[in-house]
Amino acid sequence: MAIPKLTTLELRIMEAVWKLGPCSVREIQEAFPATRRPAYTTIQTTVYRLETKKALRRAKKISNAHIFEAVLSPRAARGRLVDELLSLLGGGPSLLMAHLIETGKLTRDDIAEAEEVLARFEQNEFEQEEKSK
Amino acid sequence: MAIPKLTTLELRIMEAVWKLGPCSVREIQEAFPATRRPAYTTIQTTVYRLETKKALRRAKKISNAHIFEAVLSPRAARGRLVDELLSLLGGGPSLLMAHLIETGKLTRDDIAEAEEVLARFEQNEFEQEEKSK
DNA sequence: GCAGAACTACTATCGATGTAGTAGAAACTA
DNA sequence: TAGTTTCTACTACATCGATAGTAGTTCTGC
Repeated sequence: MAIPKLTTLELRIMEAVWKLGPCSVREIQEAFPATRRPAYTTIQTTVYRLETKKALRRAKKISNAHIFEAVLSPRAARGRLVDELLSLLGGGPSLLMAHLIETGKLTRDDIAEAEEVLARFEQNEFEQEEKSK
Repeated sequence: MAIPKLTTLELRIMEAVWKLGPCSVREIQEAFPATRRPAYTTIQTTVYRLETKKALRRAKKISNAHIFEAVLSPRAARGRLVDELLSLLGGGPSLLMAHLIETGKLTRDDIAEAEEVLARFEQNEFEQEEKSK
């Protein structure tokens, strides 16, 4: 199980930990908006499950509370999500792009930005290659 | 409930119906690859659920079998998926694009294509506006 | 018309997920 | 140190989704 599949709540918890850094269950809970804040034990249970999935781990203990830290990186987790979607949409990114455009979510600026990212990325790849020579 | 949320199996079934047009449970089942083909009644149960969700409806009856047809369009269903992902990723499409680029799934060609789609789309929008005058 | 095939409608099960309660230990606090 | 707070560890439970079995009805080929 390379990258674990996360559910919605699990993902929200991971987001909190990524943002806060190593933290306690209580801190995670309080990171949720006051409205729609799950019970303490709901967060706790889900944190435990994330531990089982190796997405979080106990880093240390402060007084009587465990401090959890992320094992899974945001990149990996988000990547998993995107790949999941692509496989559901069947294959390549074109359907995805098309939808984004047609719903106005992808603007000319976004595309320009994408080009830049791609350029930077390719440059980086190139440097990696050079270095490895 | 504007656009129903579909699960993996439900989506696969919808894909089959979109492809086949109005069809029977049996036909849907046979649209699955012989390996990994769920039991007839598994498909049946899920088709019934899709009916409840108003994604499919019984169009007619041929001999003793119901013929189902799609109510939900591929566009709407896929759009729902994409929107879901965007909300999980939090906000705009940039994180999404970045991931696609970094994993090599989005190439220069894809971006060029996106630009074209965008151009066509905008042209279309413009024509709609003109027409409505 | 009857035997077997196909289909429907219903029921059942299992694991995952979201939700949260409880008992008891540990740690502050007055 | 005794009361209160906080946390852990465990348990409970409802819902959903994937899975499929069964009983009974309806066709169909001979």
